[in-house]
Amino acid sequence: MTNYLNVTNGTMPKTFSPPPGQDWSVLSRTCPSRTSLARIANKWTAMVITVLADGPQRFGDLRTALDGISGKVLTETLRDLERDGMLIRTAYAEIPPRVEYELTPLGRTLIEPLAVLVRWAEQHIPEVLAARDAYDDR
Amino acid sequence: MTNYLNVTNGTMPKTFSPPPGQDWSVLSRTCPSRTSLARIANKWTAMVITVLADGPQRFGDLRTALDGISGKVLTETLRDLERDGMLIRTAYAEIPPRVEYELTPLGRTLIEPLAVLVRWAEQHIPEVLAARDAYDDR
DNA sequence: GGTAATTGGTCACTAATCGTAAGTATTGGA
DNA sequence: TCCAATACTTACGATTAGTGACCAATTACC
Repeated sequence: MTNYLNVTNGTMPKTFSPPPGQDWSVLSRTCPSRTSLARIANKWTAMVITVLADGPQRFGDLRTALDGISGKVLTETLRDLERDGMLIRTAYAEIPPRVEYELTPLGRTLIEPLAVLVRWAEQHIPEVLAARDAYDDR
Repeated sequence: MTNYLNVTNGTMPKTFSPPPGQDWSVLSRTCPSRTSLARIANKWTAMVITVLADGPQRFGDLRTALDGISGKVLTETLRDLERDGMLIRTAYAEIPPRVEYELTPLGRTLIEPLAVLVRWAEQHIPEVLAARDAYDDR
């Protein structure tokens, strides 16, 4: 198996460039990729991006589609994704306000990887539930 | 684009079986798959599973490999993954104690999906950092 | 004219989760 | 005797998630 993670690399320079001959690794505490991993490996991120895969959506649409998310958390999630270049926020100067969110090309590269996780969660419910019951019974 | 998420499905019965003719959806607040998604779409889960992809590892090995994780958080992450059937914990009755963690077949099905996320984070550092700088500058 | 509805938020607050630093148990070895 | 080693616990503080109230500005309705 390919060693994507450079498991043997324990140190990291203070400046933000990879060590010579090595790539960044999320396993290094100070690597910027760890922040990115934390952002994309996140349930709300996965849900937002998968919903936005169908095209631009308004704030209220997202809030309805994501059944149970609070306005505050949705706002924060969207702002973080916008900041990291994964979506664009477009506010129209209308009353009542209208704001649309749309994936960028960078954001679209996450659709399929995150859809895989979503499908995994949906398809392995019986196995996970069974394992959980077995664990709790002992 | 395939509608993996049954976006139109807003309701969910109290009993835990899918509505007739429909599959579970992580978008439904009460769907068990949402709990699973929260577990697997998680930075520590992604890192633990990707490290365990190389074979069984001891607690201390994982802690070293995951540079920066605390013992408590590693313990909790491992216990949750064990409970959901993704890894097996084997404790040897020795002094000092030795405990090994190994992926189950179910856990191994997550290696590749999570490795994709890890690679995404590592490969898109420049784009993300640039987007972040641009956002913060306006 | 007065009042409610609409939309995309913000604010203050509480609850839950994450993370840190220290401690525990056991035994072999200096 | 005291320390090292290992895999946790526990107590605590910090960060994050979630809730409910409120807001601005216009249109629709009575």
